[in-house]
Amino acid sequence: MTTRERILGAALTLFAENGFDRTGVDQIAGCVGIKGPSLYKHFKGKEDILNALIDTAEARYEEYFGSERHFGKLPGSKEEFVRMTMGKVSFTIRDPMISRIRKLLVQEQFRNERLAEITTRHQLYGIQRMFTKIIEGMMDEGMFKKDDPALLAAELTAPAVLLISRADRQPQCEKESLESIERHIRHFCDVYMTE
Amino acid sequence: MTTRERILGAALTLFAENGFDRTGVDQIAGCVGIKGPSLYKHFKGKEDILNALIDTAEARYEEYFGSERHFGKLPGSKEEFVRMTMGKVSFTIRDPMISRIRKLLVQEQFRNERLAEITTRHQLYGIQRMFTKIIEGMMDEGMFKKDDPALLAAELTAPAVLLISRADRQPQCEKESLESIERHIRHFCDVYMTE
DNA sequence: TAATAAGGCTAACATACGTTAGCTAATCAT
DNA sequence: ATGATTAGCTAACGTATGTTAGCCTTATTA
Repeated sequence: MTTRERILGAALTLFAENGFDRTGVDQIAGCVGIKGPSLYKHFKGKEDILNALIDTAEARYEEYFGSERHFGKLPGSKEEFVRMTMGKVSFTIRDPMISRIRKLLVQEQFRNERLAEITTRHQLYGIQRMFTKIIEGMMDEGMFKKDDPALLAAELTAPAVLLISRADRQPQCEKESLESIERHIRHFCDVYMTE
Repeated sequence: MTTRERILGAALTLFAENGFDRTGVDQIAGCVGIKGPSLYKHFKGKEDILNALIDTAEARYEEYFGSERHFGKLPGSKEEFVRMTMGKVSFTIRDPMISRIRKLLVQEQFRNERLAEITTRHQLYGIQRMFTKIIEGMMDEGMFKKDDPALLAAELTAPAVLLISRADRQPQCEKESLESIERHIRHFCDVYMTE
């Protein structure tokens, strides 16, 4: 791993945990095993590190939600749908990089327009668009009652997003949050799926 | 209005807009028409101002969600339910104090345990508990199909909360967000209300 | 082999910012 | 009236922090 990448990794971790403003340049450098001023061989400044992080977050986002091949094949039953959805949720909560990006964005969303926009895309449209496709597909196969797939996706994902945020800030409630999410998903299936 | 209160008002506005760390003590004082060091006649330090703000936020919360008299009388029809709900949403978005507290919390939620907990209470349980009561009441009167009122409340409020957050960080999208919320609420009614 | 570039270091700077000390004017209770 | 408290001010301090300058070593390349 190049030094630049290790800097980005350390910065992401620290920014997510303590916020951009309360993370010192020396602190980031320390995690990488170099001194503060050496960072400036790799970045123009602290803000530049943040921007680079956001760039990679954008790339991550595109890679994950841009193509459809990551959706896997459509679930064939109610139980399978629950399992798949919970799988995505657990992954999203636990993947270190994704969870750090989430924490970073939520704290810095008011810093500038770009961050605001990206936060919206991640928090609101990312998962939702993904599930719109999935539900649409399952609707075509008659597994969901006819309805607006985008609306259903929103109703499926919104409570999950809130509970994931909650787990981010109160990790001791992760289990409880996951249970709430599963309860919600099952209820969602009972209401909107056929048979 | 006492100076202390004016300080709190200015601090809330600035913290909400720029975050705690990027708000200077002199800046707060300037808004009140005094000099930075004079703040220390009223508060022990900058952090103390934040804590006092959180205290009043807590009081606000209790006052608003603690008693049930603020719910008003139960809506008598689908249309009335939509109107009431949208009314509460618009109020929540536009009331300056509430919207500032929301922005403050969302930015500082990782600062300490107390802020994390309060953020959860505001973002997750506040409105939800309120609507649990309302839906429960309407269920008793046969206006909602029999179901778990808390789950329904979560499904009603979660998308709204996300869209309100979105309007907070992208005020230029307020109208669009409100429309999405109304669409969601109407869909919710179609699914869960009787007739 | 010589020259150059990369990437690390130390020293130092600039400055912004939270906070304290100490003075003064005004208000208020005795 | 007078002593005390309140609440403002200026000056100054201390420190943390982002950044720059300049040096040195190592690796690459002509």
